[in-house]
Order: sequence, then C-alpha cells, then structure tokens
Amino acid sequence: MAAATKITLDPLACCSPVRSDMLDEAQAALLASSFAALADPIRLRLLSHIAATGGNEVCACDLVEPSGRSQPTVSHHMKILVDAGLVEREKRGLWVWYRLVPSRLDALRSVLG
Amino acid sequence: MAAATKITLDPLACCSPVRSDMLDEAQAALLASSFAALADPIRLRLLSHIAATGGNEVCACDLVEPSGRSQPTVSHHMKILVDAGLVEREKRGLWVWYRLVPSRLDALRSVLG
DNA sequence: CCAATAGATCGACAAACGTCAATATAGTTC
DNA sequence: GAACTATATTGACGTTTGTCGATCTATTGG
Repeated sequence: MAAATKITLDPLACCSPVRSDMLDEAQAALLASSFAALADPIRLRLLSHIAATGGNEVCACDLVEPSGRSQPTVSHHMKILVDAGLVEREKRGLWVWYRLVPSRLDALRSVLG
Repeated sequence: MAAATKITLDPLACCSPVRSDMLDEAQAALLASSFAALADPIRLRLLSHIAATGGNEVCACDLVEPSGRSQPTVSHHMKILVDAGLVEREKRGLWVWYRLVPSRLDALRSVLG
C-alpha cells in the first residue's frame, strides 16, 4: 500500500516551485460574474433560444411562455444577461428585442482555452 | 423618434416564427452546474493556479495560502471543481494532487461557440 | 385624455452559497 | 501503538439567488 515514491514529512517534499501567476482578484471577480450569468438553466435556455433564431434577435414576448417562468422572472434573468454583456437590449415601440453579443461570448470562451 | 417599422398592437406583429430548439431542461441544468463551478473568483484563481504549473498538477498544500482562504474553504471549493469534472483529484500519501481535465474545459468552451 | 399592453421594478420568501472554527479521517513516522 | 500531519467533514452564520404576485412605467391606438 506504500506510495510509489518515497514520502517524508519534510514540508519541502510536497511543494513544487510554484509559478504564482494566479489570476488577480479583480480579473477573477469579473470573470466569475460573467460565468455566474451562465450558471442558471433558465438563462442558458434563454440564450440558446436567441441563438436559435436566424437573425439572432428575439422579442421578449417570445421568451416568457417557452421558458416556463413568469414574465417578471424572465425580465429579471434577461437583465442579468444584459448586465453581463452577453446580450444587447433594444426597445422598439412596445416591444423589447434581444441580440447576442458574440464578442463577449468569444472572450469567455477564450478564457477556457 | 418613430420606429423604422410600423408598429401595431396586433399580437402577431411581434412574434416571429420561433425555431424552438431551445436547450432541453436536462442539458441546461447540466451545463448550468458546470458554469456554476466557474462562477466564483476563488475557484477561478484555484483553476488558474493549477493551469499555471508546468505539469498541470498542484498539491493541495500549495493552494491554501495564496488563495487567502482557510483550509476547509479551499477543500470545499476543490470538491466543487472535482464534482463538476473540471479537475481530477489524486491522493498520494498524505498529500492530494489536482490536475485539470482539459476535455471538460473544451466541452464547456464549445458550448459558447 | 383614456384604455390597453409590454416590460420593469418592488417586496417577500425559501433555497442555495461562501465562509470559518471545530472536529474527524486517513496516512506517515517512530 | 502513539504522535503527528494533510485533507475532509460538520455545523453554524450571514449573504446572495430564483421565484412570483402586485404594482409601476412607457408606449400605442382611439
């Protein structure tokens, strides 16, 4: 049951030299809030619904019913997506239209690569 | 200030034919939980710390102090990353080593593209 | 101006989350 | 086995989040 390598309790034995280029706190907080916008199933479905349209533009009135949530709840989630910069909001008359912001999605994607 | 297109209150005027290929609920829930693992600054810093090592492997003992959190808190966050499949955990003797799971990160990245 | 409508905001509530001190567990050394 | 050490688990706490009903705001048509 012994480990393959000799183990001692010398504290130096476990600690590899660390290249300490961790994300700084500000970067981490910004990225985390962006990912938080994606961390809800309803918001992912709303996003995918927008992405699924040919023109990448969807009326808010088309989001409520298929999402299975109340109108205030959908409005709340869309605000979170807009605040995260993932979606743009444009009001035309009585209706509000949403568009994806591909550059922002690209930016997040590049963080994972 | 009038909108470019004529606006009426006819409900059909706003609702484009919707290609309803929204993510189904199961897919959305799974993806959301993965993104939730990324939705915390400490976890992002822990991940980046692992990614910053040459061998992509880091001892847990190297994560506590630079993260600025207590040992139980770091353990808690690492468990979340492991449960999300983003990180692999291997115990060798007294110490625990963590490795990234690039395929899982790739999968998430592809969702954003 | 008035009635009607789309969407946003408010207020409240339960559930989930991040955090730490204290304690438990598993592994090593003697 | 006893002492020691790295990590995990537990329990408690304040905070944040998702949700909805009720209400408010902005815009349109008459």
